[in-house]
Amino acid sequence: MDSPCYTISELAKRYEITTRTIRFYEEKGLLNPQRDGQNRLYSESDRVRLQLILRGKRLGLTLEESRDIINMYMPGRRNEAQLQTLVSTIREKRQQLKEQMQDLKRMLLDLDEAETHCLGALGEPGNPTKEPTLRKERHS
Amino acid sequence: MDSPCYTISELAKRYEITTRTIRFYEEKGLLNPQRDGQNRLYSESDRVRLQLILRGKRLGLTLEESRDIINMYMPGRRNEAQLQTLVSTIREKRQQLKEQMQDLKRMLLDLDEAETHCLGALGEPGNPTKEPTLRKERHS
DNA sequence: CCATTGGTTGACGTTTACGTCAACGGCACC
DNA sequence: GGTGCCGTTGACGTAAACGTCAACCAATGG
Repeated sequence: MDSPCYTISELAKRYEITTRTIRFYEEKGLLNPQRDGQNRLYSESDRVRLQLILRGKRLGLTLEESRDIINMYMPGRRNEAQLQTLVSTIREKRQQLKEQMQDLKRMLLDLDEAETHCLGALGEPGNPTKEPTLRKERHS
Repeated sequence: MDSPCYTISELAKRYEITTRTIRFYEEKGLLNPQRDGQNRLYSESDRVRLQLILRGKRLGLTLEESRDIINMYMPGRRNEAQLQTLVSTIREKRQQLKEQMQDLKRMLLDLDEAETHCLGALGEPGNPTKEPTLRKERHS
């Protein structure tokens, strides 16, 4: 297997983060690259982990949550009991994500509504701005 | 119009946050309820604003971003230029949210994969755990 | 009357996720 | 052999989003 390796600054440039950030992730146990003497060497797998961390961040996860999820992706050797609890953790997380998806869809709808509202106000410049018309949402 | 009013602790209980949090949001300019003497009185509109803030939080927005989006929902009186920039801000935000939706879908797929992987390992207990099989993702 | 309950302001503490800066090590190359 | 350049550790700083605590006010009930 040819496993390409990256330096810390290559990854930093690629993902537009600082080397400090990458070291910080390691400090927090989200990465642990090999060493070439003093220097860190990142494998393809490390790179993907980093990518997953960043995706988690974009979704508003904390680093700890990302670490947990990543450990779901990469189970390694586990016994049956561990796998059972892992599966239920995964299902829980999926439920959370689906709720988040609902939030997202609602917000997109709200933005659509806001846009048409604006465009309407642009089209009919003499009109009184209608009441904000906030849709009533049930409390989840 | 009957506009129901809420006390701070009613809202706090309803949304499972502390009163401190609600006052903090006001401090940051996301809410400004009426006063009955010293005491704050929250209208239905305030309640909805609060709900939007919390939804934003679930989606990983900062309070400032939430404030901006809420101000999109509630335009009030604006001139044409303001409306124009508002519309483009809305479209930008929608684009971001759609990207976030993609992230979410990918993460859900990854979880599916992780689950079947676990279930597979449970079904065939003697098998060597296959390589993590991380899907290659293009860097967005 | 006095305690309890619910509200207020203000000051300070805390956690997360980094940024900044200093001091150092190794190498390439001119 | 100095001078960049890339890397390292370590200490300290910081912004956001609250939590905690103290001291106070106001109505209410026994």
